[in-house]
Amino acid sequence: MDWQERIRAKGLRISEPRRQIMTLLAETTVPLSPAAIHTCIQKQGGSLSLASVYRTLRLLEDLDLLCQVYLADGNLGFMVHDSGHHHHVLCRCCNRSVDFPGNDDLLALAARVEELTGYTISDHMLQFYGLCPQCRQA
Amino acid sequence: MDWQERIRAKGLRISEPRRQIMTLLAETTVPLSPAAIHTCIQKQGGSLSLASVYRTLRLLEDLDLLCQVYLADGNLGFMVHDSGHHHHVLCRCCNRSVDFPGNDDLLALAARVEELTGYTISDHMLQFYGLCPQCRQA
DNA sequence: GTATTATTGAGAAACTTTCTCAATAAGAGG
DNA sequence: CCTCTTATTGAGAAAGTTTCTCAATAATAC
Repeated sequence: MDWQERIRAKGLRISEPRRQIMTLLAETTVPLSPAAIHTCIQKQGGSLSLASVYRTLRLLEDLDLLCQVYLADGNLGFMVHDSGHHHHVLCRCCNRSVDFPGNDDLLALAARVEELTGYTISDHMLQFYGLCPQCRQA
Repeated sequence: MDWQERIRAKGLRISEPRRQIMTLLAETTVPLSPAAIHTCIQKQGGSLSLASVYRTLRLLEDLDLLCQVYLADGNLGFMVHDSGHHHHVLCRCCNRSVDFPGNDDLLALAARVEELTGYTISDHMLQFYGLCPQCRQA
């Protein structure tokens, strides 16, 4: 089920802003902030209001079509959400981001933390930071 | 070396705002946002400007006396930084937060991700979310 | 004490995010 | 293909957050 079907399935409509944002995010490897998305699309000749960017991002994230990552500088960026549980590695230099499938690596740790703290753990957030192949050479 | 020494070691001064904020954060188990810190101290009868809160938080974090955590709602909160590498578990209900010592659990995963992505991993961010013992009962 | 100067407060300014509402356009049905 | 319904948008106001400026204050050294 692609993103358009997912939107229609909710009784919502495929509009130009939604198309523009999904297209932009689908072809970039760098997570983009709302402001960056706005200026980026305007540079390409497109036109959409900043309010629409925020509205659309929230919608697409609710539909699980996008996910947020914390950039190296602490800001938030949006990316298309790949299927299945996964995490991201981000380049501290260029922000380029790649995801990798989530697996059971954290299960043992989570169990230990539950025992240690008394909390009941339901989920987690994990991101790796480093240098991408391109930036390592420079 | 306590926080006052750490500040003096940099040639900086122990001021009232710095004392108030460190005291407040030392006695709370819930990570607080800048605005929350501001109103909280004013309620206690103290007085400090919001600008000072931001300035002081940045300073204390640079000195590694505070650390930031991402609350369940996506906002940022500040806590006193315990010594050594560690992570946090946050309660999705009351935000109460506890830390646990970092260990080598992620080393194997990081190595796998390096191989998979070609990135060179330097560090990571990890937080667990769930319910604290108090909230689980309610 | 006194001098030096780091630090603060208050308000302006920049920036980010949300809200409102009339105008527009997507999709359903004929 | 046209019309109707209503979800969606744009533009600007509004709310909220973070930074900046600079004169006044206060912490430390001597």
